Amino acid sequence: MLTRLFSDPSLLPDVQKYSGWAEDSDGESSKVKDEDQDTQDDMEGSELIGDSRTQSEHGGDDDEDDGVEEEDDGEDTEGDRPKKRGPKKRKMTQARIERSRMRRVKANARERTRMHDLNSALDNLRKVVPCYSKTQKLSKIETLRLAKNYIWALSEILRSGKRPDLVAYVQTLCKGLSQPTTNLVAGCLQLNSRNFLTEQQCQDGGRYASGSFSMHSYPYQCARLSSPHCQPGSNSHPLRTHGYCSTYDSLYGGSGSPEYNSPEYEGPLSPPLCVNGNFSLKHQGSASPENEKGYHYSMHYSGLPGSRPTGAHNLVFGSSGSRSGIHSENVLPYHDMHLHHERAPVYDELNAFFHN
DNA sequence: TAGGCCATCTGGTCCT
DNA sequence: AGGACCAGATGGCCTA
Repeated sequence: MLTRLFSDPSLLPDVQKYSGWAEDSDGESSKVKDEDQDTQDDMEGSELIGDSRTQSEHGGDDDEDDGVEEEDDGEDTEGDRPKKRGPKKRKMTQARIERSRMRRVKANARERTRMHDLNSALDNLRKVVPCYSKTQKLSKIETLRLAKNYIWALSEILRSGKRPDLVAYVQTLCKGLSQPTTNLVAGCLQLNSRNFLTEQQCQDGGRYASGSFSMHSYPYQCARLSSPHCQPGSNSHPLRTHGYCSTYDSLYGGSGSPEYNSPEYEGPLSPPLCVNGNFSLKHQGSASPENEKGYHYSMHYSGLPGSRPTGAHNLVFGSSGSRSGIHSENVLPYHDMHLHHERAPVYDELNAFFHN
């Protein structure tokens, strides 16, 4: 439809009429100026980017413009409006109109590319924030907010050197987020945290679920906590069935994940630090090169003093910060998870820690 | 159907 | 002059 506008310059005045709002009473706004000059004759001369104030209009090197005088469009005689000041417009010849249109086409293409790049970067950002869902993408603004909160939370962890409480961590992450996004994030984190729950905790999971995230309604908790994936012996991954994944899908992606295998995918960017246990959920057999890279990427955070190259969890954060019976042990940014063959011991240790 | 989100077009401004 | 960046406008799509 806008292409229709573009292809039909006669429709552009309507667009400019709407865009040329005049809130400024002083008339200094460029858009107000546009409106002041919006006579039909002006439109013939300034359609597309043919406005007289554009630099291209002042070049004076246009062959077709040579000898073409400006025109006042009869505006001087229009009512009691003051004479138009400033540079006068040049008559738009067919060649100039065509050139303007071509410039506009190129500019539009560049703008599209620019926005696509921006969206690409945003997609990458989505993959590294603690909640990543292929089925329910975070909006742009929510992605930025969550990323900001995430950075802030990590900074606090680094600054304090203490292991944060899970609830506080979630609260920090969800600060300023909309309710649906809050639910989504809480759901992601809770789902992953749940992987550390014992069977008993799972069965009476309402205590954990409602207690941990009581500040927000969480519509998934009951269904998920009672889902078959939570049953003893269940080997299926709960995240897949719900479409949520904080980092699991982006890291390990499911073998057939088209997104993960997409050529656009620039590598495992999911955060090695997150409040979930998805590192431990990695199955041993899927050590694809991408996954390997993912583990290596996770090492980025594992080099702090005290971290060991073994699967043993370091105790940088001590053991405080447990609320509602659940430790935020999975908030362990400095866990050494970089060797996938060590993941099973890591999982065991984490589990053991949670069962304390 | 209203509102949120998004892609696109567009013109203005600044910079090289 | 041309490109990058920005913000406003617009219409489409989706969901509650």
